[in-house]
Amino acid sequence: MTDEDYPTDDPAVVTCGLPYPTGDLHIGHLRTYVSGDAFSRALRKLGQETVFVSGTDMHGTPIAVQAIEAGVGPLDLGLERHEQYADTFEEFSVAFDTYGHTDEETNVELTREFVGAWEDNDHVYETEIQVAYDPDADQWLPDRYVEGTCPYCGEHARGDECDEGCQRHLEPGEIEAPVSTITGNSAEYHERAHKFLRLSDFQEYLEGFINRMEGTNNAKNQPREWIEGGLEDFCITRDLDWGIDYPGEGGDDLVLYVWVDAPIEYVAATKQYSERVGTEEFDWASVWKDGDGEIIHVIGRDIIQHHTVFWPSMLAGADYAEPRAVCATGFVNIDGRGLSTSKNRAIWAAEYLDAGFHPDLLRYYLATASGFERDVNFSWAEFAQRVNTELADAVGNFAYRALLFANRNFDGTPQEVSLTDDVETEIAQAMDDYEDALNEYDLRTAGERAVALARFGNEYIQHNEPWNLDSEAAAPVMRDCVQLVKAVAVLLQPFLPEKTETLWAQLGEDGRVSDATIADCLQAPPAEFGEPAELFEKIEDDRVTELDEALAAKIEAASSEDADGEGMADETADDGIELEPLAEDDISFEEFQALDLRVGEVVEAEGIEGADDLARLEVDIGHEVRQIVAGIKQLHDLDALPGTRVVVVANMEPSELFGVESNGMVLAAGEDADLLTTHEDSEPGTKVM
RNA sequence: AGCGGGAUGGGAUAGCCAGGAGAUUCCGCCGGGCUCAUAACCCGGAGAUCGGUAGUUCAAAUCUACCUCCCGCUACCA
Repeated sequence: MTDEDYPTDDPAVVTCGLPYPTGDLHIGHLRTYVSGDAFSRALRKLGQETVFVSGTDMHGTPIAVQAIEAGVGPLDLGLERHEQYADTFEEFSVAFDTYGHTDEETNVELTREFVGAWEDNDHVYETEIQVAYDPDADQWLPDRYVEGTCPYCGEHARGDECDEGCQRHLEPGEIEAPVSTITGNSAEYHERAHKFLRLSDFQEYLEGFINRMEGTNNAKNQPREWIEGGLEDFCITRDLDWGIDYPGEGGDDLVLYVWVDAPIEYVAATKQYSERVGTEEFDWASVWKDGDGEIIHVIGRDIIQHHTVFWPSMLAGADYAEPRAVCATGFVNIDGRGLSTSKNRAIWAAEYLDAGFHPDLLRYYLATASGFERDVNFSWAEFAQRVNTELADAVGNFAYRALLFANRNFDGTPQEVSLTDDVETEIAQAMDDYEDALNEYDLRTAGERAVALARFGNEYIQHNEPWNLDSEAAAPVMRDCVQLVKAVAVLLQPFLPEKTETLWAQLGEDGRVSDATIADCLQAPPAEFGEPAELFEKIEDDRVTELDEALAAKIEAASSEDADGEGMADETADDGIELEPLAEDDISFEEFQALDLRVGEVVEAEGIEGADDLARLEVDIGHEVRQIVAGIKQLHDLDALPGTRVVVVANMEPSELFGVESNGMVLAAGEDADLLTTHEDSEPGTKVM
């Protein structure tokens, strides 16, 4: 690795985070893959030798669980999606040099080598932990094989995360009341030996690494809290059939955690590329082992820690080279709200293509809508506007009018005139800016600069009015214009690989614009070319309305299918607060009576130190004064509370919050915790019916 | 609450890290021009005291402190 500007003398390896094959790809995924693809193509434009790789992440419990549900083997399920992803990438011109998967032999071998190296370097230890076990199925229950209650929030939780409640990551053994997802029976916790990678060995290394790593700000800053706060060791094994066996003794029923073999696929895919083209042509080991290369990871911002903490440690522990940059793309929102696959608030890759739009249009939108790491909003209206004004009006129209005029009047590029100094300077400036932007990992600016050159072209042709000049006077103007078109084609190629290939052909160029480098921007265009065709079609307003309606309809359809009221925090601008849906299940009077509701009077209220929301209340409920913790610290003036009548659930089971015991629950409405009270003079302790 | 990331004309963005003429670009809007071109393109104009407050400085969008509001991650609203 170097810290020199791109292009460097060593090859670059650009990777994209591995897609996990649990569902279809949507525009959120595409943003990352398109960005990685455009960036790697752009590096090549600068003359940097670049290899672009990724693969499907085949292992792990979610796939194993899904496979059981679907009644197929995990490998078959994974492979089916793997093919599907490969096809989708091809459709969107996301052109990996190798797109492999983690169950291939190359990855399996390399993964074992990594683990072996960690053991040789004494970074691995074994310890006993509590693991869920299904006695009926006679099977261990890692991650998603077990469901139960989250020990932190009490919500239903699946395996390694509390996905319905507090979203917290759960370590093995933490989940309460564990139930096997295989048999539905209660699970037991048994002691079990597992392997850990000692991350604390890499503490100092990571502190240095995070300061020299390049890429987006979110990737450079987010891991600091973890690294500087001290690292917990990383459990690298699971009790599972589906995965890569832990090498060595006793490895028959322990497999490696999916996050071990997944990033190693970056190396494996590079190695496969090397084997395909020959190590003379490209040597994977010199990049990954000797460090003679620039490793650049393009990922979604949800897996920053994995790439800036776990992965560099894994590499360092096996004496591999470290990444030069981690670029984490932001998320894609739809119409200003978060994308949600469960609510079908998403644009699926297939859906976009079915709508009949060229893949390049979406590529351009996603790669240049905003800075790399910033979240991007997608709406059909915005999409149409950018396609119309930037691609059709600026780029397409300039290319078309310039080439058409040149073709009609000169049969191509006017000869025996040379490029004007001003235009040459303008193009050279664009090339410089483009290169600078890429060195900042700034695709947006690079793309914008190319479009700006097309705008310059429009101004230039307009000012010079070649249509009002005789042939001799028009020749230099058109010579300049054709050159500008060529430069635009070259610079935009990473974003619009197919459209610019078409334009390249219109220019009469023999080869492919994908093989052109930035220097070709100033090389003379062919003397002859035919009549051009329009590159981009505009998207009409009616079409946008239609697409918006279709999108709204499918979101509506999905929400009426499962009205579980999730995500009620969304705000609506027009009619105030969104109400939670009414409960569907009736309860009996007896069930209601199980609640012992009482009138209480607050006698004392104080904030709990260190907690923002929690307050400790002393509430008189007739028989006694109870200590109750309530999350109202910021929502009420605590000093004014004493004397206030409230309604209390008196038979709530005791709980400890922030070290303070709570013996009941104070009823309050909504997010503002509007306290329930009485309107007459009911004495404390009066039963509420 | 802690840690990150934001808050710049109607919308979207740049500049701020290396403080200096009331601020970039795109879209939208108003007026004009032109016709080679996809009713495109070109020119001109209106419009922001750069989230708030207080500082540092001859000078702050740009530095410092505090605060408010959004978005992530982490975390205690029983």
